[in-house]
Amino acid sequence: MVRPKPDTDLLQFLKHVSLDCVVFGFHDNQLKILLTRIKNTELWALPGGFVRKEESLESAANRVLNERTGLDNIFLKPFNVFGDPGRSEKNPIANEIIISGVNNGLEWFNQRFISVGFYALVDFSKAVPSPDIFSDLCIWKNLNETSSLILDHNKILNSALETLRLQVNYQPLGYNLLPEKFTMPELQNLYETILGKDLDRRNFQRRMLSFKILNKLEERKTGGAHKAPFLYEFNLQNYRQALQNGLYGGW
Amino acid sequence: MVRPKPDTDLLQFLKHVSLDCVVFGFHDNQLKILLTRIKNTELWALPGGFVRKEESLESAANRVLNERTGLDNIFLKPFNVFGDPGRSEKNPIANEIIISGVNNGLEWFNQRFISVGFYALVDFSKAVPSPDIFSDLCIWKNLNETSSLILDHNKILNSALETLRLQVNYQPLGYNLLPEKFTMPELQNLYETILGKDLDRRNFQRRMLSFKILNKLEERKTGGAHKAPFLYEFNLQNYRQALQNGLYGGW
DNA sequence: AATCTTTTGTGTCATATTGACGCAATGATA
DNA sequence: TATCATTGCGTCAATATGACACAAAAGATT
Repeated sequence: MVRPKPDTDLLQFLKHVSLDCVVFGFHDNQLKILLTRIKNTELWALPGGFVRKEESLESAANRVLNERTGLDNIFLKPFNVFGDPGRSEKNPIANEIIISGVNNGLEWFNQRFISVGFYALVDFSKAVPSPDIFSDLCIWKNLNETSSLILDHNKILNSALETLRLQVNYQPLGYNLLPEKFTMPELQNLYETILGKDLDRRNFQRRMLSFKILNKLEERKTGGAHKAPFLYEFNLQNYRQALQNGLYGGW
Repeated sequence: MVRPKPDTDLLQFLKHVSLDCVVFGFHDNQLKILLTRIKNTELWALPGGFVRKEESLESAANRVLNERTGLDNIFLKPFNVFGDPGRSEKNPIANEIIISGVNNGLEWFNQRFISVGFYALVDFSKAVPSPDIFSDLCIWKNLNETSSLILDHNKILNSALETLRLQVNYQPLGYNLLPEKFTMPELQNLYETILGKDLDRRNFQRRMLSFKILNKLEERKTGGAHKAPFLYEFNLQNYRQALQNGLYGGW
């Protein structure tokens, strides 16, 4: 008989509760999502996990994301709850966990799960994706490559995207998705990608600078073709304060 | 031995999961919150409940809110999840439910609960508050009368308020909180209350009318002192469409 | 080495929006 | 009938916005 490792012993977790993470990164002027591929299948899923009996939801999400990315102190927020009865029926992971010899696997995965959705923002260049015990692959995918995920994971992903768009003026998306030093065109591209629309280059810069949340550096970004753009970094103090009232608009 | 009624049999519910509702109303130029007072105590709580094993979260919230207000088809949205370990320790309702003779009461309430927070918007004049089996009173309270609720209910309430403020341009707050016909000063007062700041009367009207989401009626609101203000109603079609992009601001 | 092409840095200008405020009309109350 | 808080409807200067022009930079092309 196989004795399960502590990390795979499902009895340590709170019943009926799970969490799914929509991890955003930004690279090559594309918004990226972290996905896992379930072992022995071609099925893709959002990184997820369960909550230990004495662990907070945020800790659980942090733990899962640390395992998937190698990063600590990841920016993450709960954005919605997915609890329709039947949403977790026919879970393809169930087969895998049974095969992997974990006790109670079938019983566990036949539960009804209330899943808490977290969205996370990470620096693409610093994350090192690695699969969990149910998956053989964990990689970044472009948004247009995420069209058929398992269960209701597409619904979860879309809900996260919508949240991202609504919170663009209230959350430090740029700070968490971009490297420490970045160019104005990169920042603009991030906004265009999240908002799904083109913005005028000159008006964008004027508005961004008017917020007083950026420090313009002496350095320029060299290496690329064409004129070398200046590098910027966030002025964290001003940034945080500006986000309190929202970056733009408001009564 | 007391045989529990079906409605009070806690075994029909999903373990570890609860929901708490922040019900907003608007009356006398004040934002009101629906609270229940726990039997034999002076302790106040948000209306809450549990999720039946075959019921969706939204259905559960609707069921709870129907029991508390008599209303159907209430506007409600999940806004956050509260799942810190220990948040449901020393629940004052536990005493009450044990006294009331329900089986498994103590065991049930000693669980750790992951509570899904819903906020609801109702027409104050149409709601008929009524207590649940753990409470002897269910009434509207002004915001400044909600200072010491049980457990983490103040945290939940504040989170709901914050959500309301953030979503003021994206959710039909006016439509759901005001009666069908309302005056411009009433609408302005609602906005001022939610946003927590004063607005210029004339500029507010100019902006509101520019949205094209209001139908100005011939009628005036009589009865009050001073000049009788015109009545307005929402133009639902334009309202919904305008909320898609947000009423104000945006890139 | 001169030229081409694309991208970036900076600025202009007409128009629209905003914030601050004025004033007459209204209608219950004194 | 005078009072007075409130409402309806406006004005106007300051600011923000959207659309666009042009020169400088830097690798690619010849």
